[in-house]
Amino acid sequence: MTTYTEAQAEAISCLDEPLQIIACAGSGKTQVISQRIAAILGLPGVDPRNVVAFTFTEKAAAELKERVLSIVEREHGQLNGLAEMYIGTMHSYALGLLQRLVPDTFKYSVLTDITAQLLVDRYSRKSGLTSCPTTAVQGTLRRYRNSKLYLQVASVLREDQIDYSRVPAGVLESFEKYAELLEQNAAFDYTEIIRRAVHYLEGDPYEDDDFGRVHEHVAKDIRYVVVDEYQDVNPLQERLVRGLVRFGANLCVVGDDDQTIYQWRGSQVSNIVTFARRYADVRQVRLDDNFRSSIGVVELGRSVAERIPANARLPKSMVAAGHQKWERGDLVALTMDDPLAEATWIVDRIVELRGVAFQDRPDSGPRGLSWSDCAVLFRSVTNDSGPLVEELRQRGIPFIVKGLNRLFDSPEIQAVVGVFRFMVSEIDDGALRALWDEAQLIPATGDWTRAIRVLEVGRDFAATRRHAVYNIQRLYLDFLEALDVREENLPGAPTRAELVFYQLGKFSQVISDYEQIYFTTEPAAKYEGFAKWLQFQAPDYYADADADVGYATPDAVTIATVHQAKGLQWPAVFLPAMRRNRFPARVMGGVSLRHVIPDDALDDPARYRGTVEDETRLLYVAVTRAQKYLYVTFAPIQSNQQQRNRSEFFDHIAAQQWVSTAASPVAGAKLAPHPLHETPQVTLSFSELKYLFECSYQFKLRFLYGFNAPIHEALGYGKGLHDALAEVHKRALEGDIATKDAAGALVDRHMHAPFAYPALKEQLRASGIKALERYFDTHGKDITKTEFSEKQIQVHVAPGITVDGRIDLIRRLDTGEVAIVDFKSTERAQAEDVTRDQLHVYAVGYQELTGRSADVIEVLNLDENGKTEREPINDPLLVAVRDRIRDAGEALRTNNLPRLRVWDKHACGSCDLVALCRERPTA
DNA sequence: CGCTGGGTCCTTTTT
DNA sequence: GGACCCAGCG
Repeated sequence: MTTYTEAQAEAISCLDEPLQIIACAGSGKTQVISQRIAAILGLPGVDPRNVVAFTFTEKAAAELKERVLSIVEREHGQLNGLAEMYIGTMHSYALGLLQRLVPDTFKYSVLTDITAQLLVDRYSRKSGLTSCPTTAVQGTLRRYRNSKLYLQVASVLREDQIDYSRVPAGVLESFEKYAELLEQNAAFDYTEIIRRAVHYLEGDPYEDDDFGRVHEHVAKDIRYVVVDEYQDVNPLQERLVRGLVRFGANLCVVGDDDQTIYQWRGSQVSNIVTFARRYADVRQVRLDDNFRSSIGVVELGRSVAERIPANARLPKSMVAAGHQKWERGDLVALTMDDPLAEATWIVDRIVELRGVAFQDRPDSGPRGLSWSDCAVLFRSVTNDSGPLVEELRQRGIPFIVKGLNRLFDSPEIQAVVGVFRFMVSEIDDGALRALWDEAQLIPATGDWTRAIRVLEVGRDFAATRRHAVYNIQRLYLDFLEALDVREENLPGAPTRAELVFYQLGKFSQVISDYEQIYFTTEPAAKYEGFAKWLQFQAPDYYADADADVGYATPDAVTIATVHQAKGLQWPAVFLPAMRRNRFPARVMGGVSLRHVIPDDALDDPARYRGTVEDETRLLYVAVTRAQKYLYVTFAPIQSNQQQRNRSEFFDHIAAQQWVSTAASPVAGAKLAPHPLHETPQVTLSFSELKYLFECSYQFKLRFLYGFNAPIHEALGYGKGLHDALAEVHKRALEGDIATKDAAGALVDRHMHAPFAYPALKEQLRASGIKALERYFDTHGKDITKTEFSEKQIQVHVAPGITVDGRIDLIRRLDTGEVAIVDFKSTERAQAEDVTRDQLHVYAVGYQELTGRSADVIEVLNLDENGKTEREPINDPLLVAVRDRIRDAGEALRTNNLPRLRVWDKHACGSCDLVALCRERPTA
């Protein structure tokens, strides 16, 4: 049982006033939030669905959720309905809200940075890109060159507080076009997800049904809102929060203004600083106690934070409250001759630290430090980590670099890119072969001639083959198959094969991204464009392709940027490359936001450019990552005129009394190195679980390596039907019973098949209507018996293992029994027991949700000749399914994901990726 | 010591 | 495209 400080306890128990928790680094913030949420759940009359908690990343969400669940299990035992508590990002919350309550947006898909940029470039005129004026000499923005900037403009215009009268009319006209293009494609970019949700939250409930439905939900269901990392909220997100609490829900925001490090992405420090002035009767609780670090680190951190002007900060004073002892020599600031010497010194020190006794918690015994207890934090990993990486590699010390390896720099990906340069006759057979030899990708059994044949047939664009059938992804997989490229066939050690497959899988994602936008382009032009894009655009987008395969965390030195280190901690932290113009970083030149949106249209334009204050906050984050040892080093780069001098930050640190300016050997006893073993969180979505049950290797190919199936032209059909039925049942719950004649309108609203050619579109529409009419004919009378539609479920199987899913429909039968219904729109051959297991997971989820058990499971086939299968829920099977999920989660954690032992008619026969796995049986 | 002009160099990343 | 560095000038 955790004991809390007075301040922590105050924060936990303050449940009925607006609360601002100001949490210094290392103050046990997550634990406090978890405990507070658990306390809310324990209040009489509070349902889990009354709680909404926002985090900034999915990872942080998984962690918070896990902590809340384990506290709840410990303190309240079984609690029903936990699946309906929301803990996650604002984006997924907003999307969920729209897709639950606003039927018109059910069909919308989400564009990533990359696909949004592809869209803007493909429709460079229609998107407004090339007509967008800029004060830079070029006059307007340009295709490819400025599309990223254009997307930033489009985001800022929606996310920030804008004085529109000061934005040039041409810019606004361009933006209108962009918004229209998104609309036409039934797509949201990340900003639009939030903006649209805000639109409904702020709307007048009497204006239309959708506003009314959102209004009612918020007023009735939402009673507690928690916002973590509040310092990183941008003005639009702040409106989302406002919208959620406008009917009196309790708001609690948690954050540390000193750790605002994403200003250039729109977060606004003033938001957290003025919170208490903007909301009435705010209680502020300061968590000043730092339990993480020694007094030396804490005091150093404090001195850094105090460099930030007081009017831009919330008053606070971090104090050391933990058990870590400070000893002279723990904190060191050193100057080296050059980056090479710096790297050598760091690696020497890492080696020296290995085995040094360290105590993680006041009540735990000492252990010997290991590689993974050391982190080297750079302002710019890409530019500065080279010498260190080289040194570590030479000395055989394991390390993980985040963000250094650019996917397209690897010889493997260059070989794959070569395939597409060959497709457009940029290189010949011999040159391609050389690339593949160079990358060592050709298996001993590989038949090069056969593989080339596949490409030659594929690039005969004049052949009257419908290009949609023979698409890029298909070609890629066919080529790999023809060449016999499989994990066990690749030259080299199995670990190398795993890494290569990870890269090949990433490339599959690259294809998917491109084809999602260019699917319907004529083949010749499509391949031409793809080859160009691969060479000129894509390399900049797909930066990170490092060895992050799977969930297992290796014992390795972490090399990361300060940004990536936020929220993490290590016993020993190195802060090298403390050079002027690097850290604090120099402001960048080039055509940027201010050439499109004038400064006076923005509240705080400087934040997009970067200020010394922002960099100081970054330094604060960096320093406070260390628990005990902190080594800050400077080494000039003689060859670079701008990077020869010490950073003012270095001088600040070196001048502090806790910091030594000469290194002494690490004191203390040596033990055997013993890395901290972290249990990785595993959250499986329902569809992931389905694949995991069916074949764990298929799961690995899809979700760990990233291989995607070729896009099917009819994609969207099943989802459209599904969404149409969801609307029918949701309306039924409101007492509005739809009938057969609504089928056409329903299909028109929900069916979005962006990859279908016109005739197929028509055909899909027609068969969609038929399917709905059939549904009304056979099940129309049951529509009134709807209990729930699209019910969120969650199964917490074991610590760290959770399954999330959604049940299509729950209804009462004539017999009074409760049926869980799953709609199927295609008769995808599926092994019988997988379906049954899958449905039993729903049954388990239903049980956790309601505390009751359902009676039967129904699979309702929407296709022609489709029949309903019904089976009673089998209690022993429920137990068995839980065990299976737990085993599956364990298998994931240990990366034990083998293929099926023998060819399975159903699983392998229907697997899109079987070519990467095994030989097809000869008929 | 202050100014000028030519040469040099160019970050961070979640949803 | 523009901030910074530095040599050279008055």
